Parts: sequence; C-alpha cells; structure tokens
Amino acid sequence: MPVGLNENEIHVLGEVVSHKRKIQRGGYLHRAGSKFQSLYAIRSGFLKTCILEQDGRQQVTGFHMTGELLGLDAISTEIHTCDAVALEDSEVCEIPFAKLEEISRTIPSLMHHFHKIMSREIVRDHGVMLLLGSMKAEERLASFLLNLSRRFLIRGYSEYNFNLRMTREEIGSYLGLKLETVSRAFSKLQDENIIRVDNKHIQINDMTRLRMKMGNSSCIT
Amino acid sequence: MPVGLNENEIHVLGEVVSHKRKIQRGGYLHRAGSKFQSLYAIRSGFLKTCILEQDGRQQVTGFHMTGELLGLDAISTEIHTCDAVALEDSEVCEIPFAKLEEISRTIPSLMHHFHKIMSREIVRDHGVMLLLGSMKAEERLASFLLNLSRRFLIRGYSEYNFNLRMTREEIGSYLGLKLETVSRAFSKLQDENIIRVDNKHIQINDMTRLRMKMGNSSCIT
DNA sequence: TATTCTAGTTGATTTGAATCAAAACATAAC
DNA sequence: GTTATGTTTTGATTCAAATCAACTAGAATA
Repeated sequence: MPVGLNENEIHVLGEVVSHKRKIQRGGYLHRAGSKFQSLYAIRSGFLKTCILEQDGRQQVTGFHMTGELLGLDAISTEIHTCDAVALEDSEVCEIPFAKLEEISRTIPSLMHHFHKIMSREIVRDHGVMLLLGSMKAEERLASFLLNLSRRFLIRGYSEYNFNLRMTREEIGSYLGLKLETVSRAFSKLQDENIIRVDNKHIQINDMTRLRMKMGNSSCIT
Repeated sequence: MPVGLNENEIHVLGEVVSHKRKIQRGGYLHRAGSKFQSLYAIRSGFLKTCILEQDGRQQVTGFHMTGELLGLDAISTEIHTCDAVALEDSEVCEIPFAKLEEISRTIPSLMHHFHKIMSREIVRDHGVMLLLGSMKAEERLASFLLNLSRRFLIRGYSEYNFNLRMTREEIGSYLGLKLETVSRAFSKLQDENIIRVDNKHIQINDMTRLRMKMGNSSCIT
C-alpha cells in the first residue's frame, strides 16, 4: 500500500538529482497552488498532505514516511493541489520532474518503476475510498493502525510499538471522523485490550483481533 | 477532473494499437484478480469500476465515460484490483501496456501526457476522499451531479439534461451512502426546484443553487 | 393480459457519530 | 517552578443517515 521506494531505488534517484532539503516540524514542503517542478522522495521524517476546503477546513489525504514519493498529484496541472507539511523534522530529496522524464526515456526500468509508484498511489486511494465509504469509526481506526504498523515493519521498526506523529484531529480528518470519535475509538480498543494507548504511543497487544476489527463490518452487524 | 483523452489523443493511441473490444451492458471488461496486460481507452459507452469487500459488498470507485482510460490501478501489481463493468453497451480500445511504455520512450509528449493522466486520476481520487470524508448526503449528491454534468458538457452533450446509467444503489456505493439516502437527497433537491428527476433522467433547473448546495457545508451549519 | 421481478420512493424508528461542554493532561513559554 | 496553550479524554445531548418496512412504478417474462 505505501507508495514506497527501497533504499537502493532512492539511491539511484539520488544519483540522478541529489539536491536535498530539510523541513522543520510544522514547515511546508510545498503549498497548494504553488508551481510544480519537482517530486520529493522522503529520506527521513514524516509528513502529511492535505487539501483545503472552500471554507477553510482541511482534509488530510495522506501520511507519508521514509521512501515515499510526494507531488504526484501536481503532475497533471503543474500546480500543487495540496499542502505538504512536516509532522516531524524531515529531509527530502528533490527530483526535478522534467529531468526524471528525460532520464526515464533512457532507463526503461526506471520509467516502469515510476509508473508502478503512481499506480500504487491510485490503489492506495481506492483503499481509502473504501474505508471512508463503508467502514464505521472503529473499523477505520483499526485499518489505519494496521496500515501504519505494516509500514513501520517494512522500514525495520517494530510493528507492535510506535509513536504517532499526528494529532487526533489529523487522524480524524484522514479517516473522515471528528477527533472525539477518534479518541473514543482508541479508548474502546484499549478497553478491549487489543491495543495500549499512552498519548501518542501505541502498543498493539493483539494483532489478530485488531485485524478482525477491520475485517468484518457487515458480517457481525 | 475526469481522466480524459481528447479524440485526437485517442486517435494517436489508436494508431499505436487499435485492437477494439465491445462489451455488452452488464458485461465485464476485466475482473479483480485477473492478470493485467492492457489499459483500455473508452471509445463509447459507460462503465463502472468497483472493488469487492471481504464480505461480498462492493464499493464503486468510479464511473467512466468516453475518452477515459481504465486499468491504471493494475500497473502496480500487474493484477487488476477492481472489476470494470459496462453499464451500457460500450466499446474500448485495448492498449497493451508494455507497448505503450516502449513507444512512449520515443515520443516524450506521449509519455508526459500519460503521466498527466495518471496524476489526474490521483487528483480525482483525492477529491472523492474529500467528498466522502467531510460532506453530507445532499452535498455529495450535488457534487456528483455537477461532476457528471460537466463531463457531459465536455463531450458535447447537454449539461442540463442527461440520463443516469447507474442505479441509486451504485450511486450510493460511490458516494458512501445507502440507496434510500440517495433517493431522499434526489427528492429534496427536486422539492427545492433545483433539479427535476424522472427516474433515470435528470434535468438541472438551477445550476447556481446546485453549486451552492455543494459548496458551503460548514458555512451554513 | 396477467405475473414476476427489479428499481425506486417514502415513512417510522434506531443508531452511530457529531456536537456541545467540561475537565485532565502535556508541552512550550516565561 | 509557574503560567499559558494546545491536545486529549470523557460525558450528555442532538442529529443525520442507516435500517426496517411498506408500497409504487416499470421492465421483463410467461
């Protein structure tokens, strides 16, 4: 699910163009409306992307971690459609898109890999649409935690213990819920001894039951 | 918003590979789980794509019309992640993906255009996420109708009068609502004289007010 | 023409999440 | 250490949409 590059692939791209950029916690990598020129491969850190509604409220469209590629949405109009904000100090590698296209002409495997990455983002989005369209609060949160857990595992961290970088409100925005509902869902999962919540720290006690929480919405009801 | 190719572009691709395929109403263009080899450019007709939940229920991920490109989600794993079903007799042009990649190496503009199309799909999906995550029933339906209206307009049809190809249930699945809620939202918009509903036929009487319905969720409340 | 069958509408009721509100923590600033 | 600020939890209440149910209209079939 995560739009990921492995270290090696990041390295290859890094050779292509290796201009790095650091973004402090709370800083913007790019803003909606700004001109698109480069994709950004995350080297370290954690970011969110979000689109703004007419009325000022925001919808988080994704949380992004090391190895993932940002800016794909901006290729179509050459204008960024979302804000990208660092949720912790982060480092990204800037990849001028024109150059990427140019080079990928001579390296078919790079081009193909890039296509796979874009496609994976589409698949991920469809998964979120399914989540938003048909799951209830607790199922959404379970799904979210399992997704994070897997992404930490892939990156060599514990799948059972991790720290959330985002607030309840940001989780809520991503999951289509209000922050109070997110908090209650956390509490419920903790009461059932499936997870242990200590502020931003999450411990998964029972992965199997957490998976069940996600899986059988309509089976039970 | 629609992932579209203009007639000319379809023609260019048509020269690349011009194997056509007809799908009868109700027939499958491809199924989730089947091997991916080609993208499909819609020459005529109307299709839906949907993913299946564990429990058998489906989530419609999109409705697709002439000029749009199907199969982008399957590039990542080379397995189709969704079903594509014709909602009316349709004709598609098969585009073997390997060939597309090969040719796009020599035609930079084609490659660039393809990237734009994939990116546009991502932007569209983010729009749907916003809709599912933060709009209420009536706003979702207004948004849906305006989107359809615009796509008909682009294709040279009336933006004020058109026939829906999908059932209330399919609309509901796409919008994250139950069919009864969709029906009620239609009735409400009709009562307010914003649209006229006659079974599958839709007439938009007041485009401005329909746009307002979509726009100011939280402004009013 | 009668007969299913499917799709759609509408009403009554329930329910899950939003909203409103207050208190308990944490974090950053002083 | 204390104060201020932002975040999280929890409770009470409200509300929008789901569910349950009945009925209607069309399309398809016999």
